[in-house]
Amino acid sequence: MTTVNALSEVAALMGDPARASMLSLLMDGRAHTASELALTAGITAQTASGHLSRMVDGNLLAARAQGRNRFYRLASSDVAHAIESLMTIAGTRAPPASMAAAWRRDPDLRFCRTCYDHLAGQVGTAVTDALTRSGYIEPKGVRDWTLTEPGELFCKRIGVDVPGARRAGSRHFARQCLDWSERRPHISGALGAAIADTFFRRGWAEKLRRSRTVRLTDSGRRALSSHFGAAV
Amino acid sequence: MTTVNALSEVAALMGDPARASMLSLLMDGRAHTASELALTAGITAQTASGHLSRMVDGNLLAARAQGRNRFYRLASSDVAHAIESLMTIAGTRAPPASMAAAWRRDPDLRFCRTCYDHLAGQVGTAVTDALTRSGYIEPKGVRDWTLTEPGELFCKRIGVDVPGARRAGSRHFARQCLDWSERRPHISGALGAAIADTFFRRGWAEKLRRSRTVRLTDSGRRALSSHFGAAV
DNA sequence: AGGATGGTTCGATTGCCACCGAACTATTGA
DNA sequence: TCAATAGTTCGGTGGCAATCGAACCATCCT
Repeated sequence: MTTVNALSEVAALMGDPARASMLSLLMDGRAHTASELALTAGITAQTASGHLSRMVDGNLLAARAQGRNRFYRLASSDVAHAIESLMTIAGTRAPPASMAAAWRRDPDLRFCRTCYDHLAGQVGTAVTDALTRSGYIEPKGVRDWTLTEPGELFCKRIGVDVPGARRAGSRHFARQCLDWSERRPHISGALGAAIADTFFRRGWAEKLRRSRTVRLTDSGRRALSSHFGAAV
Repeated sequence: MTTVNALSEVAALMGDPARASMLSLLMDGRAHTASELALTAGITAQTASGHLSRMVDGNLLAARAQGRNRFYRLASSDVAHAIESLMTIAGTRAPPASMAAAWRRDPDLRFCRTCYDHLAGQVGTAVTDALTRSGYIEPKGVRDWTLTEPGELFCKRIGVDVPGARRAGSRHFARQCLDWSERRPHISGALGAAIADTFFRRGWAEKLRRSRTVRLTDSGRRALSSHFGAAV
């Protein structure tokens, strides 16, 4: 019976019109602020706040404070999957997700850049998504990642210096860093830096002078496809 | 807005404890009478009747009158899929300890069960993994499989009615269905049902009465090993 | 510092809906 | 024909939860 209650609780969380429209917006895979979500749901900020904290409690959403904003995103791809399957029987198709078109302006910096010493932008999040999807890294707590056993092997295979990253003093090993253009987390910390280093060392990417912009080379594009199963 | 409302309406239908337990019972893929459903939900017949007609209106259930009984079943495999995916995130909510306890309580269910009309659990994912590993099926898009040429031959060899599955009206041919206990995809859709049917027809597996649990027979275990190269 | 912005908490109101008792229809069986 | 069983419809009740105004906290900006 516990499982039944859990089922109805999750479904009930999605069963309120205001919460459903928030979830719909979040189906673009990005993180959105509380006020943004309140606006699209057509409710006041107070009400939205209540809904959001309930959905965080229910493990539907994950929240992250950044400055005075608070960003909410879907807690996992499982949640997205469930919403999609509900939309299927509701007779509506998943949103076209052509948000990408809006970001076409100013492509270079959004496409790939360094964030301190690790990769950010579309490439950074694509790499992170790929690692997550393959089960190489898993979210740990609110702002860290765990490198799994298969992930360790994968890193060794492509030449990421994991032992070196572990040795990096008191520095955090693998952190979730919110990407400001993609509004989703990418991997940072010592491991993120080691991954970026691999990209530069193997000629997959090169830093442009006097800029945070990073150019993905042709071999980098191939490596993304073959090693990460990601297309950008 | 329509699309959001539709989403919340469907979710709200599943979001009531009484309706959720009815849906859970119906996940065995069979039809049940109104009083049977009322009993498992722990409510009176009148209340159940209201719930049931609402779910029929909402295209979650289909009803068929037979004598003075009225049988209800899930309206489509899409509904079953949506429920499964909700169970997936509902399962992650529970801490690992209680999850393990639930599995300990019913290890058979985790081992092999029907998900609407196809195989799920360890056996379901093992079969799917084996088909993938042998190149008999390949992921197509995010939620479908392609049956390859060798796969077609293999199905013919072991007696899976592929032409029949292809003929199955507007039903999806081969879908990726996320397994809530294994947290990996297994094969569903018309082809998944045809494969399950083969298991039952050839005596490799048998349904346990009044339950979604499926027992793998000895010959089924041998078949898994010889035909699929899988051990469970 | 102090104002502006983003977000949350609290309390009170309101409307919806799950529930049951009672009465009703339909089918079966004697 | 009558009695029993399965199911539905109707009306009234009760509880829960979505909502907003108001006050409050945190952060940013000048």
